[in-house]
Amino acid sequence: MKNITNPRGHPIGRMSRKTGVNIETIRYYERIAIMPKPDRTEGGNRQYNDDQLKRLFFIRRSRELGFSIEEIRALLGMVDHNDFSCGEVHDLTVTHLASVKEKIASLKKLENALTTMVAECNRGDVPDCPIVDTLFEMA
Amino acid sequence: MKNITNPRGHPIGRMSRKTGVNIETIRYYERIAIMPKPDRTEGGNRQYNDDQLKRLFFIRRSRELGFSIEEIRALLGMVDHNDFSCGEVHDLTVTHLASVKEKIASLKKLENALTTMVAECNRGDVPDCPIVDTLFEMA
DNA sequence: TATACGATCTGTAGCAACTACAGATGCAAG
DNA sequence: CTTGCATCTGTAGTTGCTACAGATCGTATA
Repeated sequence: MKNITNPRGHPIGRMSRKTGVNIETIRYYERIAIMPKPDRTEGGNRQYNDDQLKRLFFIRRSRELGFSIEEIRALLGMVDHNDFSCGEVHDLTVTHLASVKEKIASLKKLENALTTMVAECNRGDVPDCPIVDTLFEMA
Repeated sequence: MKNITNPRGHPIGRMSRKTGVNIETIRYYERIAIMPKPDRTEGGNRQYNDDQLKRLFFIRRSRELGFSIEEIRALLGMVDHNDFSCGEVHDLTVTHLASVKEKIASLKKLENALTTMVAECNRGDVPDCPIVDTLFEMA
């Protein structure tokens, strides 16, 4: 018969497997305080509860959506204090969306420039290349 | 009458102004050896020549086009040894273009997800938000 | 109960590509 | 000669992790 000290505790490895977040990254999140310090076993191993598991999922989803750690810290702050309004969350998300759109726009410019360069290049085996010429152009 | 020791030398500040590359960054480029060690005045200040100015423009243009430092190192290596073929440059650029396209594609997915989330949000002043709910969803 | 072995621990250093100091000099004009 | 900006070196910070090293924990099995 096992002595089940903490039947609901998740060791860090299980947290990692369930959320897809790297173990080292989970500890990093604790260090920068977006994850709380979890309980420990007598031996000192971390034991997470279900709320903390949900929180880690939240962080992962947010990172996938490109939110920065500081943005996530703000979102979690609202959720933690339980006094967040949907409006605040909306605004943060809209701001983030705008920066994503900006990134897309500037990458599209890059894409165009690169496509043009590639199109002008005849792939010759000579040391004379329109791509290099373009790069040397002083703007 | 001035004793013009090196009439063609550009001090680092002028290099910075002409190319738009930050002074600290120019020194950084020297440290990582994509810019050569320039001549020095007797007092020890850097004195760049026109080739080095062109090289710095090249680097800046390449960075603007999203090439990584290592990609630029490769491009410059080809140019330096003067034995590069247009085909090599072409291939490097095409590879880079592909990665830009990938970034655009994944940012567009983000954009869609965020747009959906924002659209579902009624901006209410209540602590109940579809955006937060979405972020808490376990995938 | 002993032991083996994977899981976890802490702490530190590394990655890209810069940026930002501090504190000491260089250099040119008045 | 002094004022004052420009440069110098060297180091540490940024973001968001990742990768060790070397030690300990925890548990399944003999």
